[in-house]
Amino acid sequence: MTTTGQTKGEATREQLLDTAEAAVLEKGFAGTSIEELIAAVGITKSGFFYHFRDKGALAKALLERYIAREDRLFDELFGRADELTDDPLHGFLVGLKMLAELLADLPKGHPGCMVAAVTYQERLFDQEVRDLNTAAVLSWRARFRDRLGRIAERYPARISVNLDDLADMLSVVADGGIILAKAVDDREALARQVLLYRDFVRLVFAGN
Amino acid sequence: MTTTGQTKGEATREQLLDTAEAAVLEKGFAGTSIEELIAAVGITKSGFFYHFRDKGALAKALLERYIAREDRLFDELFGRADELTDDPLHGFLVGLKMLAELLADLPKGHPGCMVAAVTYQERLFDQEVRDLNTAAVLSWRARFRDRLGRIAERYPARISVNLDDLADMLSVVADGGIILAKAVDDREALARQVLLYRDFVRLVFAGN
DNA sequence: TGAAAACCGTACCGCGGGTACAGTGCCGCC
DNA sequence: GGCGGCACTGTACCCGCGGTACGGTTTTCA
Repeated sequence: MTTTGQTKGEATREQLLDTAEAAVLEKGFAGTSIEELIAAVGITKSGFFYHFRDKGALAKALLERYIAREDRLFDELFGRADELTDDPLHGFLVGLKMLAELLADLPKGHPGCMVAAVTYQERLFDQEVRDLNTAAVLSWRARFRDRLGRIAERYPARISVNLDDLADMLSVVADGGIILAKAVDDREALARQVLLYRDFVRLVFAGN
Repeated sequence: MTTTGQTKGEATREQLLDTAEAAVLEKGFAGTSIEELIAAVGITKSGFFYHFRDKGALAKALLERYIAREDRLFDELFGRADELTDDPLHGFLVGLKMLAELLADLPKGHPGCMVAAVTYQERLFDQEVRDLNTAAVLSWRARFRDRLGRIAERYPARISVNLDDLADMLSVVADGGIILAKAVDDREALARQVLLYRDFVRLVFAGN
């Protein structure tokens, strides 16, 4: 056992996933070779296939881990925001601000969204992985749609908006913002886009 | 010469680019093999290397053609919108509406943004291609920032917004919307996101 | 009709994904 | 203190793919 409570095998597996995640977000899945992963981690090809049946199993593990982390992040962030206030609008705005600050503080900028990467290479993956991807996006929709529903009850919207679409828009701004930030090499562009989304939500429900 | 005014070589080259574009947007660049392209077009590997020095030259041509097409599309769309009105805000809103309608009418949904694909696989490409990519995003920022500047002169913004960021947000919503639409397999999600961006702009400058 | 454009054929190299084993060191538990 | 299983290693092999290096052939257009 290590200090983090994982077995040696789990630690190696995590190392493989860490290396693979960074590589996939920079070069795509097909552009990431198993050889470079095992070289970075210091094991042999046999060692890799001990942990993952094939490259597809790596993809699935990569996506599952990414989604689980995002879910935990959202739980924490908006959970903390909710503790500060009973007002659903105020809570959401605080959560978005915290999200923007968290993103702005990433020293190297956001490394990339695995869901976006999978979406742009969908034909490389089996149906299971694609379904996982779809389910993740829909779960984020449900999560934020729920908050927006509670907001709309107390603050009637200034304009007619579909709350599902407005919920989706956070994922949209996040994914698009990551691409923008990477493309123009501006680490803080993503955070500023999230704050623009926040402005939009505030304008819609509070009118200022 | 063909009826479209291209030589046979140009026609073959275009076919290669068409096939490659679709494949790259579905499987990524490294996941797209030269072999599948020549099989689809019906030439040999030698034929491919007659048109492109190597795979990198294909990437560059792919991106250049994509950017040129987008530029032409924006010129046409917002040019037509401007002919309908002298009001910069109205013109922009009409252009965005036309854009949304155009996107909603794509029978198979938007096939994907080449700029986003390149951004998510940047390490596969040389500096020239990456620079091309950055320049494209910055040119779209300048294009829409210009329009927003003219709007802001006549319609003072209801809230404080950075016009560069608001201009970027259209690219952001487009790229993010494409990912959303693909991920949840909803062809019209992208158009609805563009309309949400339009709502935001209207709220900021017109307040309704 | 003739030269350039647009290919084709063949042969070859090295890397990478993947399969199929059989073997081995180490670590905890009985 | 030995034994089982976890976490690997080593070796060998197959095929597809990117890429190189030609020389040869057909097709097109001025």
